[in-house]
Amino acid sequence: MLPERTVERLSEYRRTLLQSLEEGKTHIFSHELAALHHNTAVQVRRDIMFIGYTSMQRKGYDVRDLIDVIGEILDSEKGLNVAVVGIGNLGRAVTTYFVGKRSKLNIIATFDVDHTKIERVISGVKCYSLSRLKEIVESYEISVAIMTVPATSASEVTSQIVDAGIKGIMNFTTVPLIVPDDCYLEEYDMITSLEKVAYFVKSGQS
Amino acid sequence: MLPERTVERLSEYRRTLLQSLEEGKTHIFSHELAALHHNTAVQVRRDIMFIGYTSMQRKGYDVRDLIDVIGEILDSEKGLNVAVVGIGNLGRAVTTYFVGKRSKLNIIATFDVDHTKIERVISGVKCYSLSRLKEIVESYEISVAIMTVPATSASEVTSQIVDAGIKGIMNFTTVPLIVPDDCYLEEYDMITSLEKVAYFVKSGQS
DNA sequence: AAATTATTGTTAAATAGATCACAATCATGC
DNA sequence: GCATGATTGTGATCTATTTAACAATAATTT
Repeated sequence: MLPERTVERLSEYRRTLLQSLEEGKTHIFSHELAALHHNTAVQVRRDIMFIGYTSMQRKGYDVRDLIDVIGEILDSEKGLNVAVVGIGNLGRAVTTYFVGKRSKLNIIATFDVDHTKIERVISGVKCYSLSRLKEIVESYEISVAIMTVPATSASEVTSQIVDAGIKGIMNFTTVPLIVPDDCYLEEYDMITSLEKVAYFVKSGQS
Repeated sequence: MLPERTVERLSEYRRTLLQSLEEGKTHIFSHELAALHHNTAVQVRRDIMFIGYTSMQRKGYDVRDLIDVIGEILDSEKGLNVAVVGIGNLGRAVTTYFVGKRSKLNIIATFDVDHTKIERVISGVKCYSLSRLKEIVESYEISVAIMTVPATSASEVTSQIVDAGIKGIMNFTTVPLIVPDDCYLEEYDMITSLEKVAYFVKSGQS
C-alpha cells in the first residue's frame, strides 16, 4: 500500500508524462518532472522508487515505460466502474467531465430521484431511479460512487450506497459522510478548499 | 499560520456547528464533533487549541462562540472576492454552487473568451472578456480565482491571472500550474482524486 | 582510458501531523 | 462539602512525509 500523497502524485505524473510522450519526448529526468509539478526532484525519485521502477541511469526515465508502470499500480485490470449519484447541475458537469476523459474509470450509470431524469440519457450516461441502486450496482459491478446529491439527503443516500456494495466514494457534498472501514472515502469539498485558499491568501501564505 | 489540515478541518467543523446551531444545540463536546467527522476527540481539541478558544470546562464548547472564533480565523473582515475563470459546463456548475451558499466568499465576476457569453449574466454573475481581467480584478479587488478553463489554455491564462494580481487559485484543471511564491495554489484535480479512490478500492484500502 | 559531470537510488535526518497519557477542572450525586 | 466522573488542555510520543546528503553509476570530455 503506497502513501496517499504518493498515489496522488503518481496520477499527476502520469498525465504530465502522457503529455510529454505526445510531444515526442522519450526520456525525462526527475528534475524535469519535478519542475512541471510543485515538487522537488528528490520527491519524484522517492515516489518512483516506491513503485519499484528503475531508470536508464544517467538518461532519465523512459517515458513510455514509466507510464505503463504507473498504470499497473493505479489502474485495475479491466478498469473500474463508477456511478454518479445525484444528477443536478454539479452531477451533470462532473459526469460530462469524466466521460470526456479517456481513462480506466468508466462512468457506467447515474442515479437520481427526479422522474423527469430517470430512464433518460444525461451527459451520455443513462440515469436510473435511486431505488434500483443495488440492482444496477450489482449487475454492472460498479465499485465507486461519486456523490453529488443535495446535502439534505447525503447521509441517507450514503447508507444505500454502502448497502449496495460500493467500495469507494468521492464525496462532493458538504456533509461529512460516515462509512464503514472497508469503504474508502474521499472528501472532496469545494467549500473547504476555497476557504483554505482564502485563509492562506489572508494570512499571506507560505 | 495554522497547519493546513487544521484549516481544512476548521472549515468542516464550522459547517457542522452551524447545522447544530440550527437544531438548537448550544453546546457540543469534542467527541461529538469528532463523531460527526472522521476524526478523534483529541484531534478536535488540538485543532481548537490552535485557534486559542477555550470551552466552558465540562460543558463542552459553546457552539455560537466557536463558530465566531473560527470565523475570525478563516474569514476576512469584509469577505473575499472571487472570480471564476472559464465558464463552460464545469465553471457554470461551480459558480452556481458557490453563489448558492451564504458565505464570506463572494463570486464577483466570471471570465471567458467566448463572445456569446461575454457581457451576459451566467449563473447569476456577470461574465467579462478575459482581456479585461486585470481591469476588473483591480476595480473589484478580486483576490482569488477559480480556474475552470480547458487544459489547453490553463498555463497561459494562469500567467494572466497572476499578472492581474490574484493571490490565490483553486485549480480545477488537470494541468499543474506554476505560480510565484506569493500566490497560494490549491490543486483541485478531480481525476487525481478519483484515481486515488480507485487505487485504494483496488488495494482493499486501510 | 582517466577525469569530469549529471543523475539516480537510498540511508539518514528533519519536519509536519496525529495520538497517547494524564493532570486539571468542574458539574453532579451523595 | 466531599467524592465521583466526564471532559478539557497539553507535554510527550509516535507516525507519516519530506528533505538532505551522498555513494554509485554511466554518459561525456579530455
